[in-house]
Amino acid sequence: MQQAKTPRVTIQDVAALSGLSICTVSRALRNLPNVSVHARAKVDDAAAKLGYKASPAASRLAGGSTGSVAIIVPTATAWFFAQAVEAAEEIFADSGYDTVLISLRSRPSVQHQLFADLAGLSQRVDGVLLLNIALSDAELAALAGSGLAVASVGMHDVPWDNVGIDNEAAARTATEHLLGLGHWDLAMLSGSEAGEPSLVTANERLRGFEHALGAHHLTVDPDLVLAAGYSIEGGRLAMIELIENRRMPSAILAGCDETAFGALMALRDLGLSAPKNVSIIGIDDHQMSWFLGLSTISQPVADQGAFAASLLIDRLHRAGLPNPPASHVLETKLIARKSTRRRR
Amino acid sequence: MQQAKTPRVTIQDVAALSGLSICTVSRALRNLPNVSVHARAKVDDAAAKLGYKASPAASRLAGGSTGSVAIIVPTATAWFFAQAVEAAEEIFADSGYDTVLISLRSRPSVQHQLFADLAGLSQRVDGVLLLNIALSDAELAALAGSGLAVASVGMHDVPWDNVGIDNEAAARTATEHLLGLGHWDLAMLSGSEAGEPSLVTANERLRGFEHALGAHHLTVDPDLVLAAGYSIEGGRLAMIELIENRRMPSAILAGCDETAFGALMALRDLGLSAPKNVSIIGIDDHQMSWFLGLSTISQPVADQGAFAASLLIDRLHRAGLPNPPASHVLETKLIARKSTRRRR
DNA sequence: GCCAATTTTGTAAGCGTTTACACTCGACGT
DNA sequence: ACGTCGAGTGTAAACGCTTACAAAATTGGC
Repeated sequence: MQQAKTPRVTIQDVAALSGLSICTVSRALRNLPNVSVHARAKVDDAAAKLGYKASPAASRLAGGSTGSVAIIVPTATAWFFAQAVEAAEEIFADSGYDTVLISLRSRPSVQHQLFADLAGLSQRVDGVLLLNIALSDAELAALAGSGLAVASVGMHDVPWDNVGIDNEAAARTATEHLLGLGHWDLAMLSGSEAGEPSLVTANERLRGFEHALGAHHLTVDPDLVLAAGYSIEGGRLAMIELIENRRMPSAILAGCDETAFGALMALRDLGLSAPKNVSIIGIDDHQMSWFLGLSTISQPVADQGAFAASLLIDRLHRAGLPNPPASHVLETKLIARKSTRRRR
Repeated sequence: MQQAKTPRVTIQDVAALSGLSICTVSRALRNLPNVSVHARAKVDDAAAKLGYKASPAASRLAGGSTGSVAIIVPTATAWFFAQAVEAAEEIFADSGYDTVLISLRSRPSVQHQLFADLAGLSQRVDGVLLLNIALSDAELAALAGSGLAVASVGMHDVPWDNVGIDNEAAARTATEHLLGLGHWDLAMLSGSEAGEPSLVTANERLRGFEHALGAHHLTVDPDLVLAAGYSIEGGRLAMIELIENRRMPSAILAGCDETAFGALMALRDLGLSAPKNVSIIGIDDHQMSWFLGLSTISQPVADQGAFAASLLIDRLHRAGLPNPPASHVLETKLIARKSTRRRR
């Protein structure tokens, strides 16, 4: 079937139908001031009747908006990001924006390239949503000065809207859960590892662990804090290292659920298991955690993406208004499942 | 830091520097014929020197390309799609295209809306990559006639390039693995379920199961074929149904790994396990399958996304050439792990 | 060497918006 | 009544590119 060539309805058509000038139509459609209610009604009517949609290309070229926003993720495959991206995409789509996905693929060079051409980017999108991107000062400044609307998830001290969780509190809660179960000989498989972009998060969680112990007048045994990265394999390796070269603690806080999965796997391979030989709790409430019965701290992943997205849209809509950037922290919640239990 | 307002380098600048006309520059940059090698060299040189990038908006408006492609997915959160999307995005980015992500969010209304305005879409992107989208005849026709370049993953009988796997063969191989282990009393937790978009895939896999049994002169027991959907929860429920209201087979083929996860979970909740009480094999080689020791049939997920993406880019580059659409099927491979073992 | 055929190059007219600026027209103060 | 002001509207010039079409330069055949 060859599709009938629809002769694109332009702003001209709307102007003609409404009996007004192109200029007035343009203003009315964009809700600019200085348009009489009467004219506005006529225009809206005509536009609706014709099913008119402004051409993003023409709009952009003439200095208007592109009608699309970018989501920048460290990697699109991780559960957390996929989740947040989908939620944000939904908000964007519902607001009439296209979502352009930019994955850094954990490669610094890609990030460099991207930030080297922010001018190019700002020509293609109206705003960007950053998900857990580690920014250099220069990058941050460049972005802030690029004219792009910006919002982010899981970032700190940024001059734009941000939404995230309190990682330190999450780790503290998790640790206290362990403590409350009578465990006092605690290990942490921290996410911290050279090269990891989520360094900040990982450090915060480590701090939460330390503070919780401190609050109970316990000291952390350096032997029981290992860098595991935020991956299954990292968790597995760290767990093996812990058992073979350090010593088995009575309970473990994993930097994130994936780390915990790796630990669980190592345990199983050694003929051990949680909570029998050791209690394990993670952070994130990964989709699979429920499946594996992993105790964890849940965070509202989709909500963070959606919330940040809507903040970005807000900015886009009331561009220019001073409206100081705000930082929103969302709630986390302890989910006790089967991988932790009272110390014998 | 306020960014210095770069006074955008336009095609004019390139023309001036190269001492040629705008028109020649435009042609040279797009590798059109009728440009002398000499001119081409000068232009490329000047463009490089100036770091010139054509404005997508202006280009599009004047009838050129938008420099972006859309990836359409049923849902962005599923492991398979996240994987394929990232791989495709990499290809697109490397080819200089922006990737706009469109998730149908498993909602038919979103799909309707999208296909109702293909003209609008074709104004914003040059091509689309479809991932496992179930298309009505009308939608297929509309897309084919939209002028958009199209490629897809996991689809059938489409008038554009497609890459996928042989689902029937995959299921057959899996089934034969079970058969080869001495199991003959086989159940299948099929992906087929009303409302699922991947119906086709599911049916093919079911057929593979049946054919494998048939080839060994075995008949499939209707009691042992349950609809489970392509989800963990579906697998769990189906497994419970199987055990409580049907009967325990000696081995199970799960429609996909997620289904198998659910089955494994149900088993565990009932104090049973694989392969002790029943052998289980899945299809997909989900990231977690390795972790869980699930035997499965692996398919090259990222490769499919990347391959389809590159086919799409190819189309875009040599637009117009007849070049008939081709269907590529990628290899699958049996991965025997710990969830299957020889029948006692 | 000359003219037609064939490249190669340039000119200028869009593409569909936005926006600076000019204009019209009542309302208002005096 | 009369100039002033401001809200509402229109005119026309960008925006940066593509592309007919025309012009110029090159080629080739005799």
